Amino acid sequence: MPTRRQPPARGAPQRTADQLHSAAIHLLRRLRGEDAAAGPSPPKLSALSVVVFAGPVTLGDLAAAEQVRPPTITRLVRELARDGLLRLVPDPDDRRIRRVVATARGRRRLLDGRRRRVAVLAASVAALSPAEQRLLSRAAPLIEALSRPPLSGAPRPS
Amino acid sequence: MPTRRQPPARGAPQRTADQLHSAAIHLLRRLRGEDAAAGPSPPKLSALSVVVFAGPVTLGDLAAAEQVRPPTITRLVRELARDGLLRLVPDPDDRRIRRVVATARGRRRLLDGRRRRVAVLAASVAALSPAEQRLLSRAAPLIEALSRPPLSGAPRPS
DNA sequence: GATAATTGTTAGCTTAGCTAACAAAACAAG
DNA sequence: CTTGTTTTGTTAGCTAAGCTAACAATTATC
Repeated sequence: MPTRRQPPARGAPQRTADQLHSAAIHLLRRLRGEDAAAGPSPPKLSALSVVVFAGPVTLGDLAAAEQVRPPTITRLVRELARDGLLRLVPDPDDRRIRRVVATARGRRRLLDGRRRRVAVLAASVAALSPAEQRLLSRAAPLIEALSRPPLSGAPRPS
Repeated sequence: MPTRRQPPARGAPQRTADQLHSAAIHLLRRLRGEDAAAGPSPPKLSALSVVVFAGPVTLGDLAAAEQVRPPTITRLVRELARDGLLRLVPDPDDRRIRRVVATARGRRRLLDGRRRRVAVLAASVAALSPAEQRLLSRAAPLIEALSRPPLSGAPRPS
């Protein structure tokens, strides 16, 4: 059954890639509209989540993790810090470096914001058949993996 | 991977939704970076694709299909028209309405731009195991469906 | 024919991304 | 120890894509 099937047809990867591309655009557009309740924007939530879950990170690590350029991360972090969601602590050994840590409020806000933002999506997922739900839950990590090809490993705050 | 014939756990939809959300953000960030070759931007490609595949559409239809506000579509269309990728034709029966049609060049550009943009993603897909490729190709339409919940309007081949 | 609804556009704001140019600190020679 | 190089981040200034509010033009309705 599962592996009884044929290998994917020639050109199938292109079609799949194209579908994933469109689907991602539309998915985010939908979610963007949904959280009118105005928590942090998606890029900010994403950065915040790295800080919350990956402990103190340098700005460079964060930029790499978020796949954006340094000036972008500088701005995102400045605004998140202004809102009291994270703090910048100087590194005692290297004074060029600023490490980013989440505040308690930042942690709370992350979880709240995420839940709010994905609530409507989660509801749609829950409306699918169990088989479809399983399919998606297995596909999601694959898609995540597709989006980081040459990316180094875990951030190493040493 | 043992595929359990079980209903999804409570809370699983939230987790899946969250993973899809992150994955979509990261996927688009990657693709955005990749097409330095500067065809139309993703929003423009997306709009162009509606026009190419859904024939002449009004600006309002297009805004609805793209899930953006009228002023946004006005700008996107103006710029695409400036670049000769589509044309605005007046409606003979209702002079408020402007219909949008793709030019031959627009059609060509859509296909080229898309192919270029998703090439790197397609390569990553092709590097997966056949089973994983099948999984993704089945998941993609599901994700697309998730992003248009109450929408029954024009079908959007893409 | 006056008024209401529909369809787009204009003006002006915000956010998120970028590059180029810079500043400061650390490192490496000499 | 001073000088040049590399690393780390910031500042300045640009572009794209989204939004709301206000408006214009046309059509529909009473």
